[in-house]
Amino acid sequence: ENIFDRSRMAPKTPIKNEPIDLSKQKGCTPERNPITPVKIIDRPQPDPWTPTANLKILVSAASPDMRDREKKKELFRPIENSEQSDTLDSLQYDIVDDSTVDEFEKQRPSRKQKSLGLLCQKFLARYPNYPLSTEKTTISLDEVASILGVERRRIYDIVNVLESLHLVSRVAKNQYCWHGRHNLSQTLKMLQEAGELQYGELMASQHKEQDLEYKFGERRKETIPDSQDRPLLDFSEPDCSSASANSRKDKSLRIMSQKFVMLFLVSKTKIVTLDIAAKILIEETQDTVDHSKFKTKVRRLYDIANVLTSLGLIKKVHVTEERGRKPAFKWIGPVEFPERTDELRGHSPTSDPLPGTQRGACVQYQTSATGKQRFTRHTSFNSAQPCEATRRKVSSEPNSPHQEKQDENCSKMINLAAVCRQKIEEDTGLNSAKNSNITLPLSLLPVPGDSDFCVNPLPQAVFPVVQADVPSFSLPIGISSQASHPSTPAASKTENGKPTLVPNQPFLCFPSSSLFMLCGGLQENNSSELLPAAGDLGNRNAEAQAAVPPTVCQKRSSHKCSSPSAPVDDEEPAPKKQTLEHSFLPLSLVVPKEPSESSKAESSPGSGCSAAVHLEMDRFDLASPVAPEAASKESVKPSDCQEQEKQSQNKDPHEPPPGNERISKENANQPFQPQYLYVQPTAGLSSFNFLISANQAPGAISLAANQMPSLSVPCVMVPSAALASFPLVCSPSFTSPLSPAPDGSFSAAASTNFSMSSLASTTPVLISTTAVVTPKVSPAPPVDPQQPPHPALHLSPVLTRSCSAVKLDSPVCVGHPVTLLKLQQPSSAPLTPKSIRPAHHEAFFKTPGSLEDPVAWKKNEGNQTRNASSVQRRLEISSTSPD
DNA sequence: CACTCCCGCCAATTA
DNA sequence: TAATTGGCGGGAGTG
Repeated sequence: ENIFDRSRMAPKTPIKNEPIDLSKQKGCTPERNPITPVKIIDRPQPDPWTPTANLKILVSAASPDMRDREKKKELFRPIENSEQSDTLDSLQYDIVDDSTVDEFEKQRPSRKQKSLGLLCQKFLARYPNYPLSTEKTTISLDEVASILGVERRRIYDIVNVLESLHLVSRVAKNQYCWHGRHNLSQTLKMLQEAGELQYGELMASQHKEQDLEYKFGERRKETIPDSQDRPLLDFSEPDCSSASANSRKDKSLRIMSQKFVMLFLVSKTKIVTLDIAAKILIEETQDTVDHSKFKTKVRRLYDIANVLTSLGLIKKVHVTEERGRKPAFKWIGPVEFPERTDELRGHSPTSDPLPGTQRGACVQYQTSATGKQRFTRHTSFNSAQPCEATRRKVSSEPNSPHQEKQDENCSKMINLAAVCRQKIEEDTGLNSAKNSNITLPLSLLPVPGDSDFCVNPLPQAVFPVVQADVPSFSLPIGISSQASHPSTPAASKTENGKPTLVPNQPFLCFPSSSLFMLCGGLQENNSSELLPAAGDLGNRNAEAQAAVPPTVCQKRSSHKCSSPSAPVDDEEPAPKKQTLEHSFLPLSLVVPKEPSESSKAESSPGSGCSAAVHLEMDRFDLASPVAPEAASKESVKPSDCQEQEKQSQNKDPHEPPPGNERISKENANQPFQPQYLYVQPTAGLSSFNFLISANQAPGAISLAANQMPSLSVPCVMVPSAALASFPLVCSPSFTSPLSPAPDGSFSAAASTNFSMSSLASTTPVLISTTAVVTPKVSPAPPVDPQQPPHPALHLSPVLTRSCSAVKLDSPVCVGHPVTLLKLQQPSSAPLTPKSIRPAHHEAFFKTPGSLEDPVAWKKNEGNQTRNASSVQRRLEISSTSPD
């Protein structure tokens, strides 16, 4: 069609048509003869599908026009006719065409032919529904836009919706990665769970609601102001930082899309009318429900609906209510999500032996959580995808365990409405305004990203560490616990084994450099205590803050915590920078930004993964889960890792890993949890960064008791490059947080703790490089400016020194929910200097690339530092080379 | 006239 | 500063 237009247009009014692009030109030179093509095209466009070939041709043909078009636009327009010589040049062709075309011209494309739905079909036709995992398909926006003959803006509409379902993920600027529908059921499941939580509750409670519904409907607007909204989905984006996050409008289309899908999944009838959906989705605005707003929302819903229709997930129907017939859409996609889903939350089937704890915890969590909380999680959905790093994503929460059905039927919508209301009410309370961040998180989890990512599992792992039962992972646990809800389960599943696991994997590896992470862990058990708290965001914040001292909150908090209200702490500024970014993540890890280099290095070795990993991580933010999945998927390697993990996990595996994601979320939710510190490396210095979690300590405080598990380890590390010298630090548990304190002690303690106690208690550990440490220490605080450093952190200073002596093992990190890493200690002896061996372990952790050689790390080091920040969002793909 | 929703301006973000 | 993203709403096509 477009083509036609163009052709036609070109001559005459060039304008519209194509505007765009020119850019694409891919091949075309202006010169080429263009023209003719038109005809070819002419066919009616029957299917959208027709292959691109035609399109391309057209495009090419058009392209010249396009270019001209600008000129023409202006010029011609007036002239309109073309003939004029003026622009001959450009015209030439056109003219010619015109003649030819003229007739055609007439045909107009008809609005329908240009519909977003059709365009989306064309778009989808270009990619396989179930691409091989191995292949990654990257989508270039410019290219697609030109091929399809539309403006880029339209592509964004499509991609944003697809991204919300994880069919694609953003990899870098202008580049998206096609994942296909492999993860679709998982994503839907997540959305369903998230939807149930959010909406479900409400609904459940009120079932009835029809009444409400009606009311709702009637009033719709009025009532609702929704103040808030919870975010249904929200995604919090991670990155965004908390801070701004809200503001960013961005997400809206993505978020709205997720919410919209949630409504279908939650509703019994599977039919959602546009107006109800619009009302529900409006929330954001708090009140203000202007009519105009409503209108706008509806417009957007049509956009989304067109894409979903193209995906075959919904179809248009009309519901006639008393009042009349209203446009509505019916869900025709899958309703049940087998697989993994279940597990997610719940039980983990497989694996988790212990999970009980975790799980249990999780569950509880969930429960509680569900209720209200939403945490924001940052995870991203996207995360799932590996690729990206994008920011975007959100995650949702999952959870919901069962679903029951709620009721009835039809009314679901109604219910929804009711729910909404409730929520609103609630929200109001809850949220504060900002929340935005908060929102929910849906996380996605697992998505694996397919190939993109790579997680790395640790390969070798060693984790040895702890043997303790506590597994190192504990961390994750902690996390997990939090996470619990949804995530956990998921994790577990994954864990189970299989490869799947991978995805879940708890760990992440980072490449070197810069990363760090931390997690807070917390107890596994649910820490009920905590958790509860967590539940409320608000609480969280408060609590978190309180509990945690400053540290905690900081960055991470930002996301989460902050979201609620206080985000503040977070870093404000900092965040931006790299660290921040990471920070936000809740737990997970952070990735360095830049990995590029490092990553590369890493990647190579490791596998390509590393890079990917990073990315993933980023994206996920912590969501780790995702990453893991991704990894898994990808995975080949993963498997190994997985295994390893498993082993390691065994101990704790459960939770963490998979769950992690969720956990993370939870964490997020919960305020406490995560606290991390981040240490940045200085630039040059070190290579490491770390994060520490404050939480834990706090946790310890809080959690500690309960918690248990141990696992929790909070920390992670990463080495940066070089390994060599890294100091590490650990904090002992914190029971006394302080303890760590001083240097001297520090070391000792540290070491000791390290392994054990820390784990057990959850102490946070820190590791850093020396350099880092030192400096950082102080600095660290800076990171969070606001808060004072936490005790644990405090350590650092001390550590520093000591650290130096010591080396950590590897720097690995773990993420969040992740994973942890182990550190190893060389343990105990912290001090020992380098002698320790660092190497291997390190490698381990390292990540991919690193694995291989240390050297690389070193290299990276330098780089690493620098990179960091940027990363987040976009990654480039550099890394993974391997792939 | 109501329903759809294309189109593209332009602000927010990024690079 | 330039480019990329994406919110948003006017207003046109359809029935």
